[in-house]
Parts: sequence; C-alpha cells; structure tokens
Amino acid sequence: MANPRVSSAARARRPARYHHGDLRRALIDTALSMVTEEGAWNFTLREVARRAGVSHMAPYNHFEDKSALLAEVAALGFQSLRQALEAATRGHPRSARQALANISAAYVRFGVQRPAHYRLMFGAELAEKARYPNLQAASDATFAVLTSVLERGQASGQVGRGSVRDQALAAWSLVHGLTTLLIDQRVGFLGISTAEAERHARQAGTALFDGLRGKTD
Amino acid sequence: MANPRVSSAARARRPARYHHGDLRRALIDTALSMVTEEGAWNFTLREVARRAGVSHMAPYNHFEDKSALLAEVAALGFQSLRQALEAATRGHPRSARQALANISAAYVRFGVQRPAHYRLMFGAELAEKARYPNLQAASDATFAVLTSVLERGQASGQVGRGSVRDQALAAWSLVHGLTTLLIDQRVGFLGISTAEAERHARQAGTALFDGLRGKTD
DNA sequence: GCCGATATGTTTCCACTGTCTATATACTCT
DNA sequence: AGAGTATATAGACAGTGGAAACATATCGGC
Repeated sequence: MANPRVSSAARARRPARYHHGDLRRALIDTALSMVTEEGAWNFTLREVARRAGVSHMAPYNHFEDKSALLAEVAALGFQSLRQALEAATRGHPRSARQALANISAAYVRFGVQRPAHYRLMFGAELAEKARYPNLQAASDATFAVLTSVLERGQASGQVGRGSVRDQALAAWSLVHGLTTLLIDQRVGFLGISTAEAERHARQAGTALFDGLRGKTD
Repeated sequence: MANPRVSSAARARRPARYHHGDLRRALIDTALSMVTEEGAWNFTLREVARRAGVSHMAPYNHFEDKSALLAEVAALGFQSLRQALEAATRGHPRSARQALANISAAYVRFGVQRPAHYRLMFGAELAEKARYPNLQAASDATFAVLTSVLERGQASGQVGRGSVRDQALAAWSLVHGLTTLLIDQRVGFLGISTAEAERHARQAGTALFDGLRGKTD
C-alpha cells in the first residue's frame, strides 16, 4: 500500500520475498493463534487464509492440505516443549531423581497450560507422522531429552541398568498419559490447578524412578 | 420388503419398532465399522446414513450431531476395555503385582489391536465429555477397575499407603501414555508387535508398582 | 537491462457437506 | 378410529475442499 516496493528487508532470512513476503510462516502463525484461541483446530483452511488476508487457494502453494499445516504447528509445540524440558533438567544436574521429577512437572505444566496445542501435537490426524518429517524430528528431539537424563543417571549409578530406551519409554508414557488424562478430564479432576497437576507429576515420576532403581525384571 | 409387518420380534428390547426398527443402534454399529475399517472417523454423517440405508437427515432424530454418535461408539469401546481389564484381574487374585502387570498388558493389547477405536475414545473432539454422560460413565467404570485392584492391594499390604486415587491415576497414566505412544508411533517403534507392546507394559507397570510399594513421598 | 522459467497468488467452478424447513409416514394411546 | 407424537424423507441453502485456468512477481542467465 504505502510503498509498492516494501520488499527490501521484509521478514525472514531470505531478504526480498515474493508477493506476500513469507506466507508460509504467516499461515503457521495464524493457525497457531487459532488453535490456542479457539482451543480446537476444527476451523477451515479457508478461514486461515482469510485471516492471513490471502485467497482461499494460496495456502495450497505451501501446504498439501490442512493437516500438513497443522503438522508444522505441532512441530513448533514440540520445540517449545523440548526447551521447557531442557530448562527443567538444568536445575538439578546432580540428582537424576530430582531431574526426573522436574522434567515430569515441566512436561505436565506445558500440557496443562496449552491443552489445545498439546492435543494437536499428539492428535490422531497427525498419527501417520511418516508424512511429516519435521514433526517427527521435533518429536524425536523431545524424547531425546528424557533419554539423555536417564543415560546420565545410569552412568552415575542412580538408575538401574536395563535398556535406557525402555526406561525412557516408560517415563514418557507416564507423563504423557498423565497430561492427556488431566487435559481431557477423563478422570474426575475437573478444573485441576496447574500446581496440583505438577504435584501429581512429581509424585508419579518419582515412584517410577524408584521402581526403575530397584529391580528391572 | 418381504413382509410389511416385520416388526414383531425385531431387534432390541422394545418389541415392535418404528420405521427402521432400531436406527439408533444401526447407526452406532455402522459408525463403529467405519472407524475400524477406515482407521479414522473423518467420514461424513451423510456417509453413515447412506451405509445404513436411510436419508441423510434421519440420524438427526437420534443424535444431535456427528460427535454425539461418535461418543456412543467411544462408550462401547470403554465397555469393551473394562471387560478386558476385569478378565485380566481374574487371573491372579492373590498377587497385586501380578494383577497390575496383567492389567497393563491387557490394556495395551486392547489399544494396539484397535488403534482407531482407542484414539477415538480419547480423542479431542470428545474431550468436553460433560456433553456425553454415557461416555463419561463408561470411562469412569473403566477407571474403577484399576482403583479396586489397588484398593485390594493396599488392604493386603502389598501396595504402599498413600492415596489410592493418586496411585490409580499414575497407573492409568502409564498404560494410557504407553498405548498412545505406541499407537501413534511417536517413538521409533514402527510396526511393533503386540507381544512386544505387552512386554513393555508389564515391565513398566511392574516398575511403577515397585516404586509405589517403596516410598510414597 | 531484458527474457523466459518458475514460484506464488487469484478467480472461477463443481461436487459435496451440515443443517434448516416443510412434508410424509409409522407407531402409541385412548 | 382419530389425535398426537416419533420417525424418516425431500428440497434448499450457504460454506467447504479442491481442480483448472489464469495472473503476477521473482529469479537465473544472458
């Protein structure tokens, strides 16, 4: 509008951009906002396009379909979650038990604070993740945080031997399941507070840790 | 077709039925078939009506919308899951540790064998379960199986004191999280066998049990 | 600087969906 | 038998996903 050549130092890394500048990123941001605002992702792709100010077919230049767009939103969520977990581990570098409790609390806090986003990250429509390498990579990187904590714990003798991958799977199952159950209110904990959710997480995470320390069966 | 008065001993409890006989039940069955066959529930309500051989508006006489229909399908799943868990407990009435391991294995087996149905049961579109009392009741009854096992374990001194509800929540979190992760292949276990899934479940369930037996924090 | 190739965005069009309204049919009860 | 209600149908509507044809901006080579 103002200047027909707004391009120069527009938006992302690439200097001058095409028509929109960086529609791909704009669509992801818009979709993320809509997910968190509306608490669901049952909006239409046309609606996303409208809010981004482009025609209803423009998104198809960047995403095969709505699921592909949502996969990017979910991938952002995994990155954010990974950072939260990494920050939680830094608190207690000595005690693996404390580290696991902290990770559990941080994990559940993340989910409880952004339920819709968390649900999307593990939602069914993105289950065939083979289609979404970005999502898979972000998910794997998050899982790796847990694995590395357990590896260090084993190295220092605080965690029982056994397969680290199995142990990490158990730990992730615990916090993921807890988060899901709390979010979806499948148990009778309607309106549970974040603090209480974290308490559950610490308690359960510690119990599992103690179990792993003992016999590995 | 054959006889205009086929009604007599038609289908469900009620003797003679209306036009269709028991369209409500037929629609639930059809939807269940479609979920398991197609591995998803992104079909349209019109499609369900077509397969049931009725007009596209007939379902609205029995369900407010598609979600309400899916909620019934999910409720059936919870009933089936509850039966599977109850059968698993009957194997080892003496050892709570064994019972929990059996329950864990049965739970994960259920999910791995019917992934789409399981996903639906915990899917986001049915999260506001307050709308679906049947679903909530079925879900609660399933949770109760776990609770009762832990209660008996506490009574016989095999399980640490603490809040039974908290312990049950932890146990359910573990198996639910494991099932979800396996189903959605969020971890690198592509094409995991049912037997291996059960092994993971037993192992993790036992570890948690041992942790609960120790300190309750 | 100019030009074709390509990437990006728009407009138009179609089948289909969810849902509203009006109408028809079957069952219940008295 | 007839009134009232529950069940099913038919038609219409706006909105959707997506294909096709078209328009425009940017890039790479010259």
